Amino acid sequence: MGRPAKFEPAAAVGMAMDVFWRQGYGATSPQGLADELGIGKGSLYNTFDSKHNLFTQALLAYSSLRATALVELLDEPGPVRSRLRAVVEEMTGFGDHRRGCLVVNAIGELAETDAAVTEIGNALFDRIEEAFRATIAYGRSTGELTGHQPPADAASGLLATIIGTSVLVRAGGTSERVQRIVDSAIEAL
Amino acid sequence: MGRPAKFEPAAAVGMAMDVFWRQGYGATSPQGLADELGIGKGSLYNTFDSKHNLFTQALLAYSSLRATALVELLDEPGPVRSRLRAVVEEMTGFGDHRRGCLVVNAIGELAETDAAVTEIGNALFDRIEEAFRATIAYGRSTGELTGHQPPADAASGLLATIIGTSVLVRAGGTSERVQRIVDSAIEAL
DNA sequence: CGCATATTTGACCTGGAGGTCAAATATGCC
DNA sequence: GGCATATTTGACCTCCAGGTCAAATATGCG
Repeated sequence: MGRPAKFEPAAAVGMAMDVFWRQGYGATSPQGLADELGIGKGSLYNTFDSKHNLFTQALLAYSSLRATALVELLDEPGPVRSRLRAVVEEMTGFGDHRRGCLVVNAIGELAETDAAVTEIGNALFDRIEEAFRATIAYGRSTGELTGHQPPADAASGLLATIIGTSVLVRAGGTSERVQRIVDSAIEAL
Repeated sequence: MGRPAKFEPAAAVGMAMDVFWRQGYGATSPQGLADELGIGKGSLYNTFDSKHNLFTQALLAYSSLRATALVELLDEPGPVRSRLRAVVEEMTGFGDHRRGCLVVNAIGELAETDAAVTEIGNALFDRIEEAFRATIAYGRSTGELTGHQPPADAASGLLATIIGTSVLVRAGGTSERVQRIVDSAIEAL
């Protein structure tokens, strides 16, 4: 009973994610979000209590998407280097959008004053780093990877690399540069 | 003649730089800036026509500082690896503040909608990358650096690494992780 | 001292941010 | 149909952002 809901909260979070991704937090207004979703501003506030809460949920949804994609790519068959290359290229956000990484953008804008952002960010970073470490260690064990650094070091390096690359992509960096970075990072393993 | 000015514009830009660095662009208000500078809001607008223009000047001043520090560290005597390590540690913003890099933060927040930001950012990135490339090439020529990748690739990789590290630092990443990244990056050369 | 000039200042303005809420609307059920 | 319930909605509220400006203030100079 009751009036049927007009929008699915999960879908709304997805759309909000997109808008925050493009415009950043400060430059995104509740009215704008409501318009983009085709609903009244009141409905937004009934479901998500505040702009900040919606943002947090968008960040979490984003983290989840990224982490899932990461695991999927690393579980694919094939040489370890190819898999890692695929991950680096995917995580870098170089595909279509060129918006970089939402979490990285949020840290740049808000980390100093928003604990939720740093928490979500660090959780995502930890997951990525650990997945890298495990895959690199595996590659070493099979002899596919011949580098000399500890896998944990290489994994941290790879993490920094994809974060940096996502920033460069967002700044409109050339694909040549991005390619050089990816080559350099994968080769070093 | 005329009433004596109460504040030096260059000093004001410096202070503004600091505030933007901490809070980001959107979260910083003209009133707040004026308060922090101990002057009236009107004075601010007499000197800098808009918040955005002041921000742009702050970004330029910041870029200049960073580029200068970079060159200084690379001109120091000593082994190439040490010099590069010093640069990576310095540029990473890991020293005292832990605010990351102002330019990187600005890109995260505004790149999609603010052309001035991407321009300034890319100019800084180009300078850093080129300085890295030249130094790496030199290190190769003297035999100090034994890596196999083209210097341009390694330089791009190092650029991505310091950007990524600045983000991790801003997010409050552990110094252990930062150390792993630096070790990994320098070793790979 | 009185004037011209340069700078400062806070009151003032408009627009929109972020958020609230009472009324309107669309169901299921009796 | 009439009721209870769930959801929607835009008008409404307060506050402050970003910016403007006329008046006030502090100098050098004749």
